[in-house]
Amino acid sequence: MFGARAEGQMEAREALALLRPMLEDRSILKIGHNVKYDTGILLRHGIALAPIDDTLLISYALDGARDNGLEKLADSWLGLKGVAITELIGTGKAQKTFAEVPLADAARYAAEDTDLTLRLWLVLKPRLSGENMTTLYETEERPLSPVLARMEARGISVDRAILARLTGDFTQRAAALEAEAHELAGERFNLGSPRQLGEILFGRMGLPGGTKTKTGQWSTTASALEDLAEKEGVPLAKVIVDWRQLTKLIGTYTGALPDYINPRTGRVHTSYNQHSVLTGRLSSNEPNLQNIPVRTEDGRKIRTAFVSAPGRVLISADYSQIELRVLAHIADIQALKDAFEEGLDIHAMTASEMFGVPIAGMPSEVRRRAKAINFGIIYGISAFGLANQLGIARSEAGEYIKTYFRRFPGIQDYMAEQRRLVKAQGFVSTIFGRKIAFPNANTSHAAERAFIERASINAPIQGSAADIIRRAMIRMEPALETAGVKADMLLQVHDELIFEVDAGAEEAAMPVIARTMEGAALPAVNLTVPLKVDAHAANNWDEAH
DNA sequence: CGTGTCACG
DNA sequence: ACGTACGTGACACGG
Repeated sequence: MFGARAEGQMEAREALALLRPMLEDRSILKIGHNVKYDTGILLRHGIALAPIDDTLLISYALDGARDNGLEKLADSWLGLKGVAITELIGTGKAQKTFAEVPLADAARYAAEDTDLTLRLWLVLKPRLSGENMTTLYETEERPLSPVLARMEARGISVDRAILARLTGDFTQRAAALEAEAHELAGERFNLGSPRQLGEILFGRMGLPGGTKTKTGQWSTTASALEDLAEKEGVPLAKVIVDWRQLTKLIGTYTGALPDYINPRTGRVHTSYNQHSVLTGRLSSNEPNLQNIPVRTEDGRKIRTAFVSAPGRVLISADYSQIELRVLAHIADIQALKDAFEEGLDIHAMTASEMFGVPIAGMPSEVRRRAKAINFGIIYGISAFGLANQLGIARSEAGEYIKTYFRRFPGIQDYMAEQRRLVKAQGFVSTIFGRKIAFPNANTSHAAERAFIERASINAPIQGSAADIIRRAMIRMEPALETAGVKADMLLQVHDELIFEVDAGAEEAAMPVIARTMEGAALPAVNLTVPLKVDAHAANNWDEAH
């Protein structure tokens, strides 16, 4: 609330000077709803707010990723139907600053926001201890919020000139592909319209093998188009795939990112959402910096535009195979744990165990299949999904799964246990006690139930890994400080942290970062498998990764 | 504003 | 007989 006022008021400086002693006095009880917002604004005015109770995060710890907005919670917990305080200031992109709304509206908003937050806190706070969620909230949610606020405030430097050059290159190539597509199709059409494309391929050209989406449209996904290109020798299909990739890169990245460069800081500042993912992961938006391309050569070029400030370098530190390690721990699979202990290539080891092929000289296709199976296990495997992924028959995929379960019976036990738990209690848990709710676990709708079963197999794995990196982030600043290393944490991408340090400090920083990440489960959980972090330094994200 | 598609872990 | 690989966010299309 103070933050919002400070942002909008002409006399913000004086107001903040008055408020500062109170804001910084730890003996005064302070609470808020979506505190990261206020923390961020106060940060811009040089006021560091200690971690304080946040009814948004309390609600997330208790009830997960539902609508945890103040108005919705006021309705659910205070019985205040139809409270609509945000209409006074707008929401999202239409949100106004306090300077733009009449004083009476601002005052009413401030009063209602404050009143509702306090009343909500009085209801929600006791539920934490009642439901054994105090530790999770106090060790993972509340302290992470100011860490994220600082990362958002720091932003990352993005090189406009590199993006402009890439936009030019991609645009030229896309234009050439578009002309080629019109030539091959024998007519001009909008390549960006899946409906028009499907009609041309499966309607007018009468190509076989088309499948329909749930709304009856022809499906034109990349995998469908690649099938057409390979099995039917349709050159148009490949052209479309390439055109789509280039226009995707332009539209979402090279063309769009410059608009996010803040004119005051010259950097790009994402926002992290701490309460929107049901497994406990973060999400990133405006812009999303958790889905910057990496898998293709052209895509990777975009990462070269994420650069260190002059005189500084970027460090990327990422957990190696964290989800498979977490699975090995939770399901207690000795063979997997041994493999990680010995530093083996885990996919090759899986292939070797399943197919009896020695790791030395293993054909890449054999390893590729084992890798797909390992991913499938994490996702709550189905023969259909695995068959789809590998382009093999469902029966063959089913055989692979049977073989895998025979070799690693503990995995099957783990899966059965999560299915049982979700039906018995309506939630499953991470190793740190985060609950992931599935209220419809006992639905009579078979497909939905199967979906929930797969999700509840995945959730403890994905969620425990998310908990681990959150714990690492919370400890990172004190750890660096203790070690006497100045390093700024900028980004989180699920299993990776990106830092900026003064050139020359990287060799000191990297071991501190890696050891902090590797030890992040302790002391709450003593993992029975080692965590491994790889760290690299360079002047841009592509080379650091 | 829902749908399809595709970028990431 | 179902109808699916887990979790997100952004963009273009087209009603």
